[in-house]
Amino acid sequence: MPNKKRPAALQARMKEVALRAKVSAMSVSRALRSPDQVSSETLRRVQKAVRELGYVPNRLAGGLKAPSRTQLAAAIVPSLQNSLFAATLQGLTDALRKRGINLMLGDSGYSREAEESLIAAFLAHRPCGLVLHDTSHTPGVRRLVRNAGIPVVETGNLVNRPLDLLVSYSNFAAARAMTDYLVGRSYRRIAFVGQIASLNERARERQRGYRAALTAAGLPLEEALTIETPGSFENGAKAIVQLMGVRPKVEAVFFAGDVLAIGAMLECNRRGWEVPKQVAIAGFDDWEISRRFAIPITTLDIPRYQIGERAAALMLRRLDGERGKLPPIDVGFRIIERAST
Amino acid sequence: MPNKKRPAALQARMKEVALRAKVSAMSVSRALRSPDQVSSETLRRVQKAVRELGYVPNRLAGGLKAPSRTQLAAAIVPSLQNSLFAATLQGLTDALRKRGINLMLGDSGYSREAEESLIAAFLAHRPCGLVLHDTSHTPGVRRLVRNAGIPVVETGNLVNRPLDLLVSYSNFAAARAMTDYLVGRSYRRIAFVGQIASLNERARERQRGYRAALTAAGLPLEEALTIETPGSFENGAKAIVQLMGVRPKVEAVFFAGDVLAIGAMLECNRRGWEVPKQVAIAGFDDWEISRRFAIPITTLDIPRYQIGERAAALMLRRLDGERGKLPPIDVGFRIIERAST
DNA sequence: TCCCGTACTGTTATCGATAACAGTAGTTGG
DNA sequence: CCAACTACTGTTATCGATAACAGTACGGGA
Repeated sequence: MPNKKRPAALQARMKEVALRAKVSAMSVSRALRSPDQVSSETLRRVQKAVRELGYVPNRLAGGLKAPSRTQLAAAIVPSLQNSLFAATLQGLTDALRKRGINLMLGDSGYSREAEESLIAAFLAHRPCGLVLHDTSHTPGVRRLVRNAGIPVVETGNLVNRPLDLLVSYSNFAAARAMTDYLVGRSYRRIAFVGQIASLNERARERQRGYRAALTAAGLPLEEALTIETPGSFENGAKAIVQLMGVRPKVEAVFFAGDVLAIGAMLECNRRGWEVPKQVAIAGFDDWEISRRFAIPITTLDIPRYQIGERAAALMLRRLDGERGKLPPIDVGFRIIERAST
Repeated sequence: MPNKKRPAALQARMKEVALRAKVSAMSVSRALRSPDQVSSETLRRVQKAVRELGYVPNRLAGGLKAPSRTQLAAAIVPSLQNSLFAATLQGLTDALRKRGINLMLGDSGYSREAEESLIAAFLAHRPCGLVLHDTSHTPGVRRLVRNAGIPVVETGNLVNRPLDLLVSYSNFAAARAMTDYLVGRSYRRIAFVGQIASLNERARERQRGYRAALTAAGLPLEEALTIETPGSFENGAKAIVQLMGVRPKVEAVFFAGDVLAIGAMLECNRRGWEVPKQVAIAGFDDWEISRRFAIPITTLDIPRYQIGERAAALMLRRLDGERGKLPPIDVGFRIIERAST
């Protein structure tokens, strides 16, 4: 039995690095985590031994003793397949990796219950921080994150009472601003197509923003001009077809999501409906494709990548020992005016 | 000092659960992992105590003692923002979550060196499995995964000598099949637009497939008919413009990526070029939008979600104790013929 | 010369769960 | 009636890194 001591894994332990470098394990630990605390000679020998053995530290052991430094963060998005969340994740991982922190990822499928069970599963790995895109949670979630004692960043909406930290934009203000813009362009009969409000706080807020703008402009709210539908190209197409059938004519449609707006634009192209002459189309979230149509789509730019970056930054400030409530960050939004309105 | 013992974290330990349930910690451990090994009475009391304390197990401790059961897997994709990889990830997480395994995620940015350092960082958390989309690796990667002694699944291409497990489709065969299809449709001057071959094995294989098909059909390979460019709508647009300038006329263009094909289609719409009359367009990877154009795009369907699912399944078989080489899985592909060709 | 601070290194106990082992009842079969 | 066996439970040592503490050596100032 040549490999009696380690039958399966061949990974070197810190002790073996220490042996080879002719120092104690503690010096190896220090050399790796705070190189300025050891002599240059020790550092050199440790680095050499690490290289030669291909040593990969064991963060399970480290995190067990020093729970605040597992070098692991967790994030939950509503869906992995939505490129908007992907941009935020990219910002997150890029910023965290600079500090040697890796990311654990899950999707809630837009369900609060799934979010709770996922958080519980994640916390079992003792991450040193948690990022949640959703801002509406079960009571269990509040208890879990309170007990975990780690920084939590929410990113989906600028809410009033965040769990802890908050980096986002206001869905309400954004939708209101876009509707205001359409009103300013002299459209009067403005329809709204968004995701199902009862399932999603962001969808709710956007719809609220739309209504607030109409009311402020003294325009009537018409039941038939609001459509709720899951986001997809197909549903955007269906919505525009439905709205084109309404009389008196709808002048502009605000799609609270670019998938929907793009689906609608493709349908208009197919049917030969002229945009914006017959109907104006506005989107939400500047997908690259929106600007590449023959009639590019007016839309809202949300700095999704930046949300991830700043969420990471906020989390790191806490990990660096900053106590107390850090104020929410509003990353804002920007209307991008194009030919479709 | 009321919280002398646990200053920051409020998380209950297994010992406390044991105390409350009036059993030993070992019984708690057993009740949670293999409920059939304890009496129903013990099980009941443990579950009650767990619920009341909101106990979240510490997988760092568990994984330290039993390294093969960290309940953590790691995956690396070339880019988080590409919806193709997202579909595979979704398949992965869905399948792994059923077994209580969570996923750690990173992106290599299409760089082999980045992949290596990411793998090293991930292995520090002692995942029980690793999924890599890339199939071309640095020597360091080979050493790392060998030493880690965990199952590794590659998913990006059907290669000959995989590191370990393999679930994919053949980029070569797919590109060849699509080119064969175009030849079968009587197109003779067929151009190819793909990602930069020197940077990416998949791009290389697709280009090779294209060439093999032309050669087999007795058609000449023309330098001017192959364009290499990073994937984006804009580059697809540029490519089609460039190719439309070539004389004698290009009859069909095979875009080895739907982003490129869609960018080209949008450009054709904008310029009023008729597809497929003036030029036929074929894509690769069935993006939903491809089927929604006025002239829907012929493309290749790759079962991306299934790749993730089956990668998870393969990994789990290893974790369930299955030794030896498991054969590679070819998930295949399917040509979807639409109006653009 | 002695004291103390600085810079570095080593030793010990510990984080929390679990494998390995060691019981203890109760039961079955010869 | 007792050995052997099943079903369950508890005890101890351990996984690998690190915090806390305890040196050691050297140098500068009084």
